This record gives sequence, structure tokens and C-alpha cells, in this order.
Amino acid sequence: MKLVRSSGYSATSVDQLCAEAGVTKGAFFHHFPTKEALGVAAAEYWSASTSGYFAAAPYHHHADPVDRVLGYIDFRMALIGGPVEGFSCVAGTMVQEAFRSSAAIRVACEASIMGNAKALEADLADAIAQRGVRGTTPESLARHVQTVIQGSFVLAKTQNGDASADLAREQLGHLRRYFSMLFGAAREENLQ
Amino acid sequence: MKLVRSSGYSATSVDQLCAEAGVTKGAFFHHFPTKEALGVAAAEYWSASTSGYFAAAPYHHHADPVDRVLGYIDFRMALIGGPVEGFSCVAGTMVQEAFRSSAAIRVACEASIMGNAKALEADLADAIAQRGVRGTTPESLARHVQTVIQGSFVLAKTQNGDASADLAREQLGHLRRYFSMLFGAAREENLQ
DNA sequence: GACTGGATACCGACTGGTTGGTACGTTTTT
DNA sequence: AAAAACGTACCAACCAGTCGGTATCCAGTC
Repeated sequence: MKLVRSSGYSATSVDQLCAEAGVTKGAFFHHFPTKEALGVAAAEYWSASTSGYFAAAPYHHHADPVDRVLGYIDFRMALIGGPVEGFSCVAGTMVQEAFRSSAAIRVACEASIMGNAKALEADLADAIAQRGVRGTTPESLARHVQTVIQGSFVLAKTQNGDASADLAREQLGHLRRYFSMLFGAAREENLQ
Repeated sequence: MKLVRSSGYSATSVDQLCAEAGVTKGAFFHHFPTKEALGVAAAEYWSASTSGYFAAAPYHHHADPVDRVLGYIDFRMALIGGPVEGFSCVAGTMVQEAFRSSAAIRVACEASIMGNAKALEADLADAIAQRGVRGTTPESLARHVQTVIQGSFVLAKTQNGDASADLAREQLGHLRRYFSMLFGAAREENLQ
């Protein structure tokens, strides 16, 4: 995770990986047939650990589905801080490099990102139904959350120091505002 | 451009570059001292060619600044189609890989992305002033446009075939809706 | 208009180090 | 005793970058 997030997938060599993990090359290739397989496993591990992390987060307790959705965004914003390597996404980083060269990695990263999106769909569906939002779907909005998150990481990488985290947080603020308006405005309209 | 967009920066070798360009390695290293210098030059070329392209686009003619901003988004949406390599961003792709290993490339990509954002700031400032939007700045909104664009490219890379372009276009649709609500709702509020 | 000298453009073989991956032996677990 | 885990030495291919040489251009000179 550490090496891929700071150097990218292809610039990270198997030798570096082994040195960082305190493992010999023989052991590495005993467990993974190729470097590509490690990439797939990394995406799957990332997927499993993040989905577990978000499932245990506190924002699920809100009664109002809109509060749950905004709570998720607030939670994501609170996670952003320090150097980019500390909050960026392994799947997003890998798929950018490997989408054409490795179908297996592409699919694993797709599963990670879309799986993360899927965890929001139920709350978004409730929010849409309750506030009578039209013209979009919970699936599309869930993807938009991921879009803004991934995009904020790209822009964060153009900065150095604290500016990275500040920029990423600022951008999630716009996502929050969009959802706030989308569900808030629809509510007012609904009450007329 | 072609090789970086489809294979990424570090997975693209100087030999491949030379073969693709029909140039020998001697010629390459005559013009660029290092591969990194080519990366910087690529970002600068990308920056110059895209800014020229957008400066000549038709959306500037609208009288209403909000129409100019939405026109920009529509223009970007119209550019999306075919394989991801055809519409993705060279600067966004490179900075993801090289932000830690090469400060020069990071800065060149920052200049490209932020320069593209800057081109929208005047219209956004006019729109904010005219509609009385509060709580954000033209700079922040301009960055948000780039965030959604870059994020949509990342998500597009998780898909294959036509689904890539469809997903990217769908996501720019949310950006359009956000701006539409932000400036539209503020207008109604303003007229009360 | 022919000649010259120096600068620039370009070529392609070469180098030292690195790459992902293998072969084969040894240790540890079951 | 068998199988899984792990270590070491090694390999061919490839990597960015170098180097000595050649071709081309152009300003100045006669």
C-alpha cells in the first residue's frame, strides 16, 4: 500500500516491495505468481479493509438518510490530512496506470471503487425517495461521490505540504454542498 | 501523449517513445537531457495546446456568465467519447505517478491543471457576483471543475469499451447540475 | 559562387545497473 | 514423510543514459 501510494504501481519494483515488507524474493514469488497478481491482491485487500472500515463508521446511526449521506462525506473529509500518501486511494492510483496493460488489475480496482460506491446506494436511495429528487439515480450519485473523491486526490497530488490535504478537503466540501442543495432544495419543493 | 495516456509515464520507456515518434535514441537525448525533461515538456505542450483549444471554443459568446460556465461543461462533455486514451488528461495521469519522484513534473502538471482552471475563473466570478452566491470563491469552483473532470477520468478507466465514455459524461452531468442549482437557486433567492 | 570553420542535429552501438521471473536447495509446519 | 514456506543465486531482457562519430546547416571570406 505504502509503495504503490507514493511511487505508483509500475514504478514500484518487486525488489523494493520485498525490502519494504522484510521478505525475500523467493517468498514473494512463492505466494504471487507474477507482479500483476500482487497488484490484484493489493486491490482486493484494499477493498476489503476499507469497506470494513466504513461499515464500522458512526455516520450510519442518523435517522435521516440525508444525514447519513452527508455524514459519510464529513467522515471522508475528517480522514484527509497529512501527506497525500496517507489518504489517497490505492485502487484509483493503480487503475490509472494499469487499465490498459492489465485487465485483471483494472477489474479488481473497478470492484474496489464501485464496491465502495455501492455501500452508499441504500442511503442515497432512501434520501432520493424521501425528498422526491428526480433526474438521477442512487447508483449515479454514489459514483459521483467516488468521482469527486478520486478527482480531489489527483488535484491534491499537484500540491505539496499541507496544501494537498487542504485542497482535497475543500473539494469534498463542494460535494457536500451539491448533495445538501440537491436534497434540501428538493425537500422545500416537496413541501410546497 | 499517446503512450503516456495509455501506458502511463513510468511504464513508457524512452525506446518506445522513440519507436512511436520515428526518432532514434540519439536524437531523443540530444533534445532532452533526461526522460524527466520529456515529461515536463509533455506537460507544458499539453498545457499550451489545450488552453489554445479551449480559448477558441464557442461557449465564450454567451452573454450570461452562467451560460458561459455551463457552456464550458457542455463543451467538455461533447469531447468525451471513444476509448479513454482519447479524452483523458496527460497532466492528471502523469502527476499521479510522478508527484513524489519528480518535483519538476509535479509542478508542470500543476501548472497545466490549474492553468486550465484559471481560464474559468473570470466567468465564475461574474456568475457569483451576478447571482449573489455566497460561501465559495471562483478559484475554488474552478478547481472543482477540474476535480470532477479528473475524477471522471479515473472512474472511466475502471470501465472498458463505451462504458468509459458514458460514465465520464454522466459524472460531468452532476457537475452541471451542481452549478445549475448553485447559480439558479441563488438567483431565485436573490429575487425574493 | 566556391570554400571554410564551427555549431547544431543526428545516429546507433554500447554500458552498468535494474527488471520480473526462475531453479533449486533448505527449513518449517502438518 | 510429505507438503508448504522460504532463501539464495542466478538469468535474459530491458532500462535510462553515454559516447564517438557523421551529416547538415549557415555565416563569413575571398
